[in-house]
Amino acid sequence: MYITRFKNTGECKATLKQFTLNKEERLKSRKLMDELFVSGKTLTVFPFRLVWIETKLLVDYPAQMAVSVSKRNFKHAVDRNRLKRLMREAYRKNKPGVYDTAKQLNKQYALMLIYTGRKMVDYAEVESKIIITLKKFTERCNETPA
RNA sequence: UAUGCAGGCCGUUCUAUCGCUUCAUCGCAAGGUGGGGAGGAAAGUCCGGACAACACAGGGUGCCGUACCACCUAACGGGUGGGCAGGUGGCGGGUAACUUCCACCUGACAGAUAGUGCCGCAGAGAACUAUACCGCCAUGCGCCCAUGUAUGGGUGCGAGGUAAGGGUGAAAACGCGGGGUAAGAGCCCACGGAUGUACCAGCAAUGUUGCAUCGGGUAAACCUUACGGGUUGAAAAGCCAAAUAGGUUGCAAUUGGUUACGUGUAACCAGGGGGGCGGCCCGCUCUUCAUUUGCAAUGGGUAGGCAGAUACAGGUUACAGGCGACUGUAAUCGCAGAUAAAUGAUAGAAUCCGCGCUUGCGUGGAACAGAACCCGGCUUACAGGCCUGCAUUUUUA
RNA sequence: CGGGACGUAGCGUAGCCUGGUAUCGCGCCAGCAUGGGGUGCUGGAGGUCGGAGGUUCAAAUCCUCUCGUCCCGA
Repeated sequence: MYITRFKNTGECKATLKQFTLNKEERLKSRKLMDELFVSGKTLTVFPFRLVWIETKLLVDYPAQMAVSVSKRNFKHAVDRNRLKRLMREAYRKNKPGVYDTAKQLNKQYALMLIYTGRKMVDYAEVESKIIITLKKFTERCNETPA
């Protein structure tokens, strides 16, 4: 849906670059993640939980994200990989809102998406719930500018 | 053609758009272009190797593992071929039990005749050749009966022989038939079985035949024999190395505490080492240290990076050797390399399967399952499909 | 990635090494005692010993494979 909208505006080539998710946009630092779990803020939209923290990143992007699926809830590696891929895909397509908010506030964030459900779901449901989650996240960021 | 058994192979495909990762290339850069991107089990982690670090004269013992024989292999607990045992099926033979032959499957398949242990309950007895329960057979003594008058029968007590029969049990001291005997017993014989041994055949396991012997089971109980194993695993081992803290060294500055006030000065008190005066102690005096700060150097080393780590017991094809596992030669190919961890999402079409209506539409679904140092096996999971061999049945030629 | 332990009645456990009978406590059911309940006493039921295969006359126990749970190392 985003694709068609931006195509209509006429600035196709430049705006399409928004929907990327390369190495530098993924959270990879073990130290940051430890900090995230110790002092991060949480927000839950079933079946997801978003943990975030405002911090200084070593890259230019306004946010880095990671995904996680518990081995306890999904025994097979195939299922865990599939859920993580779906979550990454949904974030990739819906992250411009997050980036805009972060740029306006001149902040950088580390995010982690955790799947807390116990059942497999399809992509449509994952994307709809991720949109809600990210919308709530941006609202919370605007509420607490300090 | 169908069924069964055995073996092998495949295990969704294509297009478009948006993404991820890696390599090459172009570019000052932003980025562009092109190529590669999960499996037969990637799984379980049950074995074996490669590689690495540490240890190591040699021998014995212990511990762990393996176990018919030969071969293959880098190696193996894997594989191939053979032997033996058991099972299934088939054509025959036979009244039947059973069985020649053929095919397939299964086998932790060394040793119980080296030793120790165990074998509940039942049973007389559960292991060095048996404490005889019922029974069978003689026999001593007593009593009773019969008569042909020295024997027979019955019965009680005693002392023997006997493993044929009954009974117990999962299992009873080779099986079975005959001879033999008082009754019996491999005591003897025929057939069969087991063990040892000799000759022959075979590389060997083993087999044929002869001779000797007849000793229950259990080694997935201890054990014996033979062979093998040094230990630890990519979190091994190595290289580069930011920031911060701390270590060491050098240089410079700074003694510490208490009291007073104007908060950096003054006064008072006090420790260790060294030097000087002095023969020595005390004492006097000088200096330094402990402490803190700054700068510089340095080694260890964290985050992170490099590398280990993807071209090798490699794949494919052809030829040759071998019954086969496999090996040799030649040609050809380059076939994932992530690291909080890529290989995905959406739309459309095809293929297959299920359901509904009904003969082409609708709808749902696409087995098991995701590389993490690599390789060779084993084991386990798996929708559906294809191929080969063997056996049987039916039909056709 | 590597290493280790455990699955037994509704719950918690013993038995496994050294193979033949599955133990104990709580809970459950019935009876007695009480006007009734609790407490107490007596009796009883309830077990594929996680699953499959093997060794053995005989397996919860021994061996192999497998499923699940938990723990440890980094």
